[in-house]
Amino acid sequence: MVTKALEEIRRGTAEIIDMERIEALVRKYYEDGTTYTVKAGFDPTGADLHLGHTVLLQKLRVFQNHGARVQLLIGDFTATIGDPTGKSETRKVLDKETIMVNAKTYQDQVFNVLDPSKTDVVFNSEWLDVLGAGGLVGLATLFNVARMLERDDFEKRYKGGQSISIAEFLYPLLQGYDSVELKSDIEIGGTDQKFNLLMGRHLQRAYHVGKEQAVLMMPILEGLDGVHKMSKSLGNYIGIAEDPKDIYAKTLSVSDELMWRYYELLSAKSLQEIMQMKENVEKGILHPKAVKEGLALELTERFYNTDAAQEAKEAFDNVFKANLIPEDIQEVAVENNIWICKALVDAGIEPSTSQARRDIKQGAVRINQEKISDDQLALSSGEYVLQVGKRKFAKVKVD
RNA sequence: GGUGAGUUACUCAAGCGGCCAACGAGGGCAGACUGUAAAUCUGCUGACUAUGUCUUCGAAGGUUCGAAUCCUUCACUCACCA
Repeated sequence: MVTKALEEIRRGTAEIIDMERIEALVRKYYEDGTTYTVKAGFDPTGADLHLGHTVLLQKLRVFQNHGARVQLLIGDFTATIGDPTGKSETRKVLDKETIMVNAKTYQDQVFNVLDPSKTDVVFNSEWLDVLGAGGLVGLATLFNVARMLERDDFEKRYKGGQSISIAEFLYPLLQGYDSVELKSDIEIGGTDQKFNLLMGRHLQRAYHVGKEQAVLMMPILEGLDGVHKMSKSLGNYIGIAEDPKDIYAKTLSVSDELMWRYYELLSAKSLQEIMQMKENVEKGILHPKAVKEGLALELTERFYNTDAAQEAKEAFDNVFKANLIPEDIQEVAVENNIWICKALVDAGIEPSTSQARRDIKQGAVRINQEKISDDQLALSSGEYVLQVGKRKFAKVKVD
């Protein structure tokens, strides 16, 4: 049992520091039921969770299945600073109100994956608000600038002559201090968080907490573009609260290469199964498209249910395989004799009449499936289905 | 505090008095090819019923027939010195 648990814990991880400790904690749980704590911090900067977050959440869930209480830390205080990780420039500071709203939506979504009965939601403003200047200075004495500058992103910015605010220096310290307050046994995060995670260990030692947290890092999930990390600000994400159809369609649009990565980090399928599929695809027995459909179905199903996933698949196939028009497109009423470009803008599928003209010229616009080339066209009364490119549709009703 | 360099579209980055709605690259959108994949090729990429007009090159003023380009002030960024 313990061996199996550890195997599950190890799956897909990028790096584990102090695996012995994790092993001991799990073993103890299976011996006498003693639980332990796993901390994971979330910065409530963007309101919606996406698949990138679920990589961590799923790992937390695995821990919960093996005796862990999860300390879900909402970094409401630290969000006012902004995590400098991976940023090449000073981050914008959020106001408290937005942060609280975001934090609330986070919690609503998190329990799609986590077991609420084994989760403690904590806010770090609870102790950081009262830390005070004295406490902060005390904390700051425990680390020095040279080591802080060792951090990759700081170093780059420093050498590249870009600004680093003092507040950003404080960020890792404060995140580490959270681990002191929470007395976490284990903390998990993305590989980009390594520095911050290790800070937790460092500070737990400095404050004599009596233990040093083990650290487990998950790889960063690439976004839809396959290059940058999945993030809301880059717009290359699949949100878990998105419409089933969107989850399905977006998953299907990732490249074949990236698909394997998603399988490894997101699928519940065993690694052996995945390897088998990969082999079959290479041999030409299995079509990559079919494999990708499987992934899209699995993901859609996870956040909704089997029926919704099937429905999403059917809707997708109708539109793109059979070239049918989607059923649930929005309908807009417009005045008679409307200029086609204006109609496209009103229907919300073109941003401007200028853009509409260009697209018409390029043959990207269709009315009732028919390609048009006249950008001076006026619509007389009736109902039309307008289409721009492959995926933007609107129905307009002309009086 | 002093000295110097800089701030151009989504990002990077040219332009240094008219030929500038602004080179180039990336990104994005669209077309061809496909599996709405990737790769590749091509076109487009400020707005406006448009061979024209309007608004854009950190902000505000000024010089000029004419300014992204010159001058003044302000804001911000960076470097070196203190």
